[in-house]
Amino acid sequence: MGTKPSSTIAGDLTRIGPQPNAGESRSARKHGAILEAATTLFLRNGYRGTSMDEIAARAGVSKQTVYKHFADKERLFSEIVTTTVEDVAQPIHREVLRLQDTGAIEADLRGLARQLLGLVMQPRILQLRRLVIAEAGRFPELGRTFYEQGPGRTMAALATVFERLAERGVLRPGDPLLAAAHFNWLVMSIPLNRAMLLGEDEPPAAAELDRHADAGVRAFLAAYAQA
Amino acid sequence: MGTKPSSTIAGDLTRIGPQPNAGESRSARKHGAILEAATTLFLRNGYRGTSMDEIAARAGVSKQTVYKHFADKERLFSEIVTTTVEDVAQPIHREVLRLQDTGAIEADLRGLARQLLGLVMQPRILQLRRLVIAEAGRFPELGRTFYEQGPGRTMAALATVFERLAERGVLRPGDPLLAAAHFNWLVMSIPLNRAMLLGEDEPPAAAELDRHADAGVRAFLAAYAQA
Amino acid sequence: MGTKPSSTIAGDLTRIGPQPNAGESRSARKHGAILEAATTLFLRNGYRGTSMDEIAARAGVSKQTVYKHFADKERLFSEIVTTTVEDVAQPIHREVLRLQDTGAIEADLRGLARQLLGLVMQPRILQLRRLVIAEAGRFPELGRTFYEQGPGRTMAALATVFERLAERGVLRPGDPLLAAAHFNWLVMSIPLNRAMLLGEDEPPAAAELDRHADAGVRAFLAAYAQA
Amino acid sequence: MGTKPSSTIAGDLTRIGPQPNAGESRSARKHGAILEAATTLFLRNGYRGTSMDEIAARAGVSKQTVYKHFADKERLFSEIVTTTVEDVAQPIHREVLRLQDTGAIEADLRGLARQLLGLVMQPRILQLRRLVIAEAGRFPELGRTFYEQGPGRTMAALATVFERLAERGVLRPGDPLLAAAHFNWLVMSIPLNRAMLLGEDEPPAAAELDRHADAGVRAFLAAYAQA
DNA sequence: CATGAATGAGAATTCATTCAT
DNA sequence: TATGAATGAATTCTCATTCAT
Repeated sequence: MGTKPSSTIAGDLTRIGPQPNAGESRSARKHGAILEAATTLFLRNGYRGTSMDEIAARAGVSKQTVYKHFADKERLFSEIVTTTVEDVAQPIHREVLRLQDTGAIEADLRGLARQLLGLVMQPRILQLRRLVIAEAGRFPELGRTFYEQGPGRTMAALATVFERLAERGVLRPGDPLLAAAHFNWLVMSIPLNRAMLLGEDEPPAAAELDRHADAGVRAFLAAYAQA
Repeated sequence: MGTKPSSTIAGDLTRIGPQPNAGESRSARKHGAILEAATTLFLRNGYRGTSMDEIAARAGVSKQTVYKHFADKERLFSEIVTTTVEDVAQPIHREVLRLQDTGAIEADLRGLARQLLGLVMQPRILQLRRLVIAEAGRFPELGRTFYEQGPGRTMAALATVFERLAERGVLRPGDPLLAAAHFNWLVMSIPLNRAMLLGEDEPPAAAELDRHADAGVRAFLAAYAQA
Repeated sequence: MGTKPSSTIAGDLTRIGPQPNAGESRSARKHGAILEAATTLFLRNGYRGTSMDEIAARAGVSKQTVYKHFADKERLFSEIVTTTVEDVAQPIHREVLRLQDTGAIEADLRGLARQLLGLVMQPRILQLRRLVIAEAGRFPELGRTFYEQGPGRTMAALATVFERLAERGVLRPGDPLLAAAHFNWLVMSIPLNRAMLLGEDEPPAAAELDRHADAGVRAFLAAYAQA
Repeated sequence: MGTKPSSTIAGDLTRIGPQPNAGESRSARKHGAILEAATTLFLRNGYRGTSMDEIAARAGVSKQTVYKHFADKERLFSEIVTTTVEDVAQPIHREVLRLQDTGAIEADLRGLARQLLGLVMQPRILQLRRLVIAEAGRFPELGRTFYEQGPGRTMAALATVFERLAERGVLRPGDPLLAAAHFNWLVMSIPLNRAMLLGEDEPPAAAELDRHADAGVRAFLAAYAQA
């Protein structure tokens, strides 16, 4: 946070090595390299399956440098998961917010469902979810963060939309948060649970995902649309 | 705590565990003790978080004895997860098979849903699911086993039931396996995903679970019941 | 030696298990089984590469039984090597003693050389030689035994023969022990050193061995035969 | 004994080993120390008789450092044996190449034989040969390397020389490689086999070795010299 | 600042040997 | 007498973290 010492101008000018981003100091670049290496490794091999040695090697820095930037492994892990959760949750949430009420409710929801499912089933997010579940015991706050930034936020935003739709008589009245949760899981549960349990990081083909999304939307509307 | 408390006669009579002179041989008793210790530890601390030393200590046997009963840690882990999956999947499947068509479809499904959710949200099953998800990369066959014995089997059995109900005009016609999946996840997803991500092994109160079950059933019937 | 307690007659009569050799007691049979198992394993995997567990398992007895018969691993090893050395040295020595002076010195020596080389290059003897060399540091007396019972005895016996031949004018006069050593190593060194260093326990084809034997004899006679 | 005796200036001046401030980097010095320690221990106690702990202790480095320089024990062993084989084979081969045809064939060969035997019977080479034979099963390529760099190369070089001598009529015509092998083993076999089997790393006195060499040369010339 | 080395512990696994039944 | 279990140490290798240069 405040620990990245901005390099002096002179320092920058005299450097010979690569200077990809003029604005980025040496230190910031290393910081980024460490984050990137650690993210890849943690996602792939889990917390205990990743060693600080590997991280340093993959980042191309010494172990000492890693420890300069991150107090210890737990902190590094926390920061990485938090950052990644925010990174990947962002586009998903944006998608929900883009939901337009064009009057064609089924088409609207189907478009949203397909987008959401496609995003949630990205390899990186699948790995992240698995990682968070695996370490939920050791790092409870990461699970909370994931939940709040992920499904929690999605469902809250959906609830707002559904509330409006209910007011307009498109959806039946009722608890909008419940409707949002049912929508969310009708769309996602089938492929998501398969992926989690079967250990497949490569998601199914888009066509198959679309079928799951469409079927979920159909069931949702049959249950929740105003007759 | 105390090492090998010599059991008094009274002690023997009140003991629930395996009896020294019952049909079980010494060896079988040790085998059981190891399994029990390992199960507890693996479920609590995960694969990498559990050491063979701990297992031996908790089982009250020497490390050698552990290795004489189980070739290596991987094999021990596999056996334990497989066994536990079968143990816990059994009652759940039995519950699905007990589903009676009394004519009161909503009451019937609600009863089933409450039972299923109550079972699935047991601490041991939550831990097991987390464990399997965490190790799905290293032990893919365990994930497959869990899936097939758990949600897979439940949904297949439900599908059979739903097919009959559709034939009788109680449910609308359509893909019965899809209906079964939607039923399953409508009932379970909300509390299950919270538990997985928030790391809570203690499930919510029964009343809350029942509400989730009921809400899931309601949505399911709204979507799938014959008008 | 004297430790094999001969089982009582009654004991033998009441036994149910297999009784291959009427004359052999249970104990003697187990003793033999242990020796056989240990011999195979030590020859194949060396002293440190063989565990008492393996030996017991392969002999089909408990470890305790192994320790009943042999005080410890070192003693077991010693006994086995000593026994095996005697076993395999016996036929070789017999062959040397059979050497007949038929008047056709070259044919006689060639026959002997082929026999000797064929025997010395047996897999079991190659393994034994390797084993003795490997453990010569830890078990010096085994090396001495091997040397004395093997090459030492062969050369001594040959020396006696050569002395007679020298007296008859067939061979040139000179140190008969030196001649014997030169004969021995001219015949054996080439394939033996290859086998030792290249780790091949399967000896070359008989034809190739015969060529080595013949070439050795030819050189020997060129050097040592009376003109 | 005392851990890290801080070297006084005087101490530094009298040291023979690698100097801190010489051209060698710290790392290279440690590398060398590890190699040296491991070589000594492997030669003395064999592969299985040497532990990585011992090596680290004797090298005065941490076990980690050993593992950073050499991936695992097998690799360390391999490298050491290969290096040592090359080191000790070098002077032997040079000796063969130095063989001059001064016209006095017996004196020439006798000089060579004495040199070769003296070199081959050095303690380090005896240990190395024993080690390679002992581990030929586990590390077949080391046996091959030893053979090719050692006896193989010596005999090949000798064969070339003998071929020339045969062309000049000094030796009888015939297979020069066979003659080379016979020369080699006539000179070496007697003391070498004794040393291997009797476990003596200290070679016999030079005078005795010379007698063996001379006797071998005499027999060789009697067999192979042109009449 | 950053690199190599050190530390000190802990992991899985194996072994020779000895009790206890 | 013989079996399964226990013991206690050793082995290879890895890890997170910290010095020293």
